[in-house]
Amino acid sequence: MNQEELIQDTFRGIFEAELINEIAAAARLVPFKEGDVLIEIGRYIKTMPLLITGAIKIMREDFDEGELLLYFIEKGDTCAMTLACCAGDKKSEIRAIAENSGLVAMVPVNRMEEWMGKYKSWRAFVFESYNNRFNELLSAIDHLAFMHMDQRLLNYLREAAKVNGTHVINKTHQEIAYELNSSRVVISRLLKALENEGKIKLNRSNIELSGSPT
DNA sequence: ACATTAATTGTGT
DNA sequence: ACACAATTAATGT
Repeated sequence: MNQEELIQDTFRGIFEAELINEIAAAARLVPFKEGDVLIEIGRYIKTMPLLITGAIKIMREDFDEGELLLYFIEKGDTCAMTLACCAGDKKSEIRAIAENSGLVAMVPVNRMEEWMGKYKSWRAFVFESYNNRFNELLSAIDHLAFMHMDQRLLNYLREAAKVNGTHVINKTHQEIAYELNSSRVVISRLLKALENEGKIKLNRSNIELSGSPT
């Protein structure tokens, strides 16, 4: 598929045709692979990413050492942080890391401002995107504040499975612990407990979710 | 094919 | 949290 078809495929039904053409004309497609850092904390943001394929995880860095996963973004989403940063010319407060390989369309911010005035569907998209992120943030906070680690872990596994479109998660206990800002031993024990409950199956370097898709 | 090392996971204190 | 054992994968000889 060429660039235009990809963009049309992703945003058909969200934007009017005219806007999609403008996006296709202005966007620069950037492929990424798992582990790539797309946005680093403290960096200024000059282009806005629209996700075409793949998934990206949004991480927050903790006070001293350690990270915390806030949420994933998927196809058709954008990073709400970018929107805020662009408007205020501020540094990024978050880090974006590719969860798996995929493709983003990078759009210059000045175009985005122009579209804000020009297209209703774009405004709606931006607002809805904000709303989604806000809700995900709220639920992330709920998890942190009210859930125990075993529930957070299960929740994390399901999210990870969802964005990867599979029930097999190729992560080590270490990596998972890092993203949940916990220690490896705790994760190992909880994973084993989950395995005993029959909710997951443990192999080396990958974890199988049992149960319903999505 | 074998030994060595590193990485990953399991367990006890 | 720490230490260490056990298992598996990776690499060199």
